[in-house]
Amino acid sequence: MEPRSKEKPQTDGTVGKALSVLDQVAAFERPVRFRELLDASPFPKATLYRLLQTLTHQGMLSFDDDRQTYTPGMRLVRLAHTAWQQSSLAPIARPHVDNLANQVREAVHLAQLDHGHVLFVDKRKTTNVFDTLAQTGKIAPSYCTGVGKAILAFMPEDLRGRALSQQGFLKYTDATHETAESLAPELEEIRRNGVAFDREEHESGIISIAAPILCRDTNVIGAISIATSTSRRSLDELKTLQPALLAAAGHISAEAADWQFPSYAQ
Amino acid sequence: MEPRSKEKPQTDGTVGKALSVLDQVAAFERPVRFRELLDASPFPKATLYRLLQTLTHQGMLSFDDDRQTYTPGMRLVRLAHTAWQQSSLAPIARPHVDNLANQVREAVHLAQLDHGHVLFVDKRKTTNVFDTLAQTGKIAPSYCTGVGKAILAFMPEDLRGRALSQQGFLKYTDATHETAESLAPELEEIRRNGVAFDREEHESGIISIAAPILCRDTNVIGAISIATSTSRRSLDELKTLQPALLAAAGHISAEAADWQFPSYAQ
DNA sequence: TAGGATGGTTCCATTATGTGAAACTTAGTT
DNA sequence: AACTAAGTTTCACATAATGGAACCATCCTA
Repeated sequence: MEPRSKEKPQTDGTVGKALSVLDQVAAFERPVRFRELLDASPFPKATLYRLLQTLTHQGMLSFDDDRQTYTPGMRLVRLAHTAWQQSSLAPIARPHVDNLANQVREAVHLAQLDHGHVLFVDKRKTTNVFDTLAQTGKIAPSYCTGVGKAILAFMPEDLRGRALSQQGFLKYTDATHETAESLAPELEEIRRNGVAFDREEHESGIISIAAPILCRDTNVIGAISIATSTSRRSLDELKTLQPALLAAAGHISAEAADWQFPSYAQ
Repeated sequence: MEPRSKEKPQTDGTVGKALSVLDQVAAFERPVRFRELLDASPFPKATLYRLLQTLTHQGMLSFDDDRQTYTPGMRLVRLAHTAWQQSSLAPIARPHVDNLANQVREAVHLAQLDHGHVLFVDKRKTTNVFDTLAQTGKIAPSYCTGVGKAILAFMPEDLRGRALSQQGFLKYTDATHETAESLAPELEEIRRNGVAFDREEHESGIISIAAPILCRDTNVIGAISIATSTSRRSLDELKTLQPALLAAAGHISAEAADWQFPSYAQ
């Protein structure tokens, strides 16, 4: 589904391999058999087998003896809370996200950047009539999402260049940007306006308005967006929510002032 | 120590070491410097350094250049979330936990077993006047907690034996069981009654009533408890909440019917 | 500003660890 | 029984991890 399949050049060391296997298992989002993993794995049978053994032994994976399937293990679950609590904006932003969601009665997304992709770290769904692809813990491309563009626009030049070079520029919909060049003027505009719009660029029928979350007015550390479906609201209507969005972003920024400078992970 | 008849050599591979470093960083629950880690690490300087480099490079840790500190990385946040979503009872149980908490107006804990210990995977705090040690993502001994005993009681014989052998039987309070033998009759009683009580065995002043969450009436996959302080409620009062507790446990069980059989991780 | 801590980074010879083709062992079909 | 595919183990080999020591860069303090 996602263009995550590009490549895995990151083969540094055994640890790297093991982690890529971990990712692979997690990506299935369901119990997975050895063979399924093997078929999609760059590693030879024996190697994959040993890596799985190690990870299972370490509690990062758990193996179901009866069904012979692997799933993420309890040790990861244990790490989950600390990681979340410590390294995401979510705990800080939570009340403001809640607040905004109640105020505007639309879906609210909170995201951060991870290896050039957008990582949704929190989400509020206020209605059940539609749902977006954005799910907490999921990643999405940054060049065609509101939050992604908001972050890109406010990143320092050099990092933005690197992030852009990591984009796949797949054409999800008619509105999707296909090159970094076509995106550039829009990023410029976003910088001027302080907000980014997703005009059905990732999912047709889904639009959003997004604002960057800045740390001490200089570094983007994430973005927050209000997303809705075209059947509920128009882009112009979304624009009217801009003040509320910016207020929320501002509050989060203020509280995140002593947030550690983000490394934008690679 | 334990009678290590045919036990694993704690040090399995580079991956194991890397993961232990990951745990160590996470355990700090705050940005941590190299030196702090080194001081508490079994690894020599150069080795620890390299492991940290690898993990950082892999996105499992993130390094703050300015402050020279390590924190859990975005990749871990991402993985952790899928693990949580997929391998914990939390997402299934959430509405029922909410419900129970609102109903009884006391703290509600949801836990699973991990290497003989209790792992709290969710929690509701309804009051601020007291707080328990139980925190989401944290582990606690199983021999002296309500949820722990509820799980132990309903585990198959052999697994229970193994789990019990992993208990430290530290005497946290006057009421704490000190041996597997003194615990046995109580487990028997728990099996008869369907609920377990924590009579200030882990923390003095904290009591709880816990029920196992069974998968298709046979396998325990976790436990749910109502915890309170002795200053708020008596054990007898807690008993009156038993129906509500069992109802919640029942609902969760029903929804988890197709939950994969847990391996109780070792 | 020289002297000396201390935290952090790199080198590199040594060897432990991981590697993967192939052989082997189930478990499932026809 | 004969066949097939999944899963597991073996083992000679090569790579990748190891860690002591040297090195670098700050920040003190005299």
